[in-house]
Amino acid sequence: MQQHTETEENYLKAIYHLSNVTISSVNTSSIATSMSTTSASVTDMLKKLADKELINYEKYKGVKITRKGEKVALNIIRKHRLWEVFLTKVLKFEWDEVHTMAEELEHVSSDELIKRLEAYLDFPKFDPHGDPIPDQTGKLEINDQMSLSSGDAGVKYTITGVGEHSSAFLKHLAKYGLKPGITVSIAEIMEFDKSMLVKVNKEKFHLSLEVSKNILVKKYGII
Amino acid sequence: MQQHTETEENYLKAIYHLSNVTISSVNTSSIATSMSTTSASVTDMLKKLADKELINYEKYKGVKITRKGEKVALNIIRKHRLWEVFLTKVLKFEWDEVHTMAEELEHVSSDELIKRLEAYLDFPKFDPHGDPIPDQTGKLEINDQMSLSSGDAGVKYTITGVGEHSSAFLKHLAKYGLKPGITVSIAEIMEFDKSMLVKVNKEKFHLSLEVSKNILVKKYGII
DNA sequence: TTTTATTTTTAGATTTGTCTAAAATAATAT
DNA sequence: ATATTATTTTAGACAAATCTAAAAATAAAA
Repeated sequence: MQQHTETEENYLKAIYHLSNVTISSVNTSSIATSMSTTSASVTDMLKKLADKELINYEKYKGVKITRKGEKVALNIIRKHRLWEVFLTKVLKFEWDEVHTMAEELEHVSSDELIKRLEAYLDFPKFDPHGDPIPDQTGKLEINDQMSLSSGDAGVKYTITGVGEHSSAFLKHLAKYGLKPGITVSIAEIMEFDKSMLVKVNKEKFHLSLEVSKNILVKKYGII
Repeated sequence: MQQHTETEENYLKAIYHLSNVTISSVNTSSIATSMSTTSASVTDMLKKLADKELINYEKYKGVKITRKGEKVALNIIRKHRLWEVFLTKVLKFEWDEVHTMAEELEHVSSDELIKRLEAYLDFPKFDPHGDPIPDQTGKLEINDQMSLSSGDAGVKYTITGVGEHSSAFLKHLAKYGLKPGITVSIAEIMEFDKSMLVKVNKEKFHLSLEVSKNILVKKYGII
């Protein structure tokens, strides 16, 4: 069933993620950056993935993921996110600690294992970072969230996710106790730099635009 | 901490297991057989493991695992067996289904993950096949069990483990409902071929010597 | 529309783990 | 004790994934 190497799976995952950020096709160098490797290595791999019909690849023209490739990518993402839920909910890891472990666990091949894990976790729809978990067929619920940076002063919001997944960013949020599920209200928005003062459980602190941009929320009460 | 490849880990595990069966040093061809590969490949790997001081290797003289190599092997075995407990106890897999999945899971590197898993499972001392689970330092409880084949007619025994782990053998036992925890009494031992008639919950059936040899038991009541 | 700069691809090496076939060593049998 | 057989190691090759450096193609600027 899963006739792909771990490396191929990782490339597909990266291409899938980049496809959701890029308008047209994904270019070689952006894949190289996101995989921390060289463009030459990426080109080699693109040929291999194209041979397997997981991507459409035209020399010098970049890459588009195929339906088939997308299904493979979504299955890896499904595993990754379910393992993240397991690690936080069952083994009580913090949400900013689980990514690396899930990167290894996502390549464990058994689909039956992941089906049972999903049932054991009671069919969660989102991972600890608020990202949706694809079902077996690759379908995923879209969480219609907005960026905290586009919120209004005086309004209460519930954090539903993050727009950036780097360990540095997550640990920064963790320091303030900010994570999905937490309620924040915007106390004041500074005109000159769009930074904001927010209130969380009586505590107030300052968030730069860079940070508030990457905090995803819904209006409080609307779930 | 774990600077070894998955392949190196698998070789070490195989060598460790063979060391427990062999009197003196482990020879190349037995490793090749147990790894389903060629002697040439084994020789190549032995050099690499010797360079890392995980084994003592003398050309043409076979191999002895070092203290350091044993620690690595025991850590893999620890992970393997804890994951097997997780798969059976938590995800409700049958004891004869979990080996292959555990072979993948055992290479997930995080020691913290396995520590938490162990605690979550309430520090099990044996895996679903009755094999002891090493602790963090590599120590393991020895289960002083005997082979059912050396049992006496008219006596009741509790199954504690198996002496052979092939899927074929485990599925054969599963068919009769035989697995660790089950109580069997020996109804009769046939003189001519040492086969035996056993009783399990009112049902009687016949076990060949080949099978009874590989069923490990304790006298009923003695745990 | 040339020239320049950037991006992408090729060419050729390297590393890991594997293989087959041949050579070297050890074990066994006469 | 020597010949035969079996085991183990070497030699040389290959596939996967990577790299650096150079060539080719595309995009941007003059």
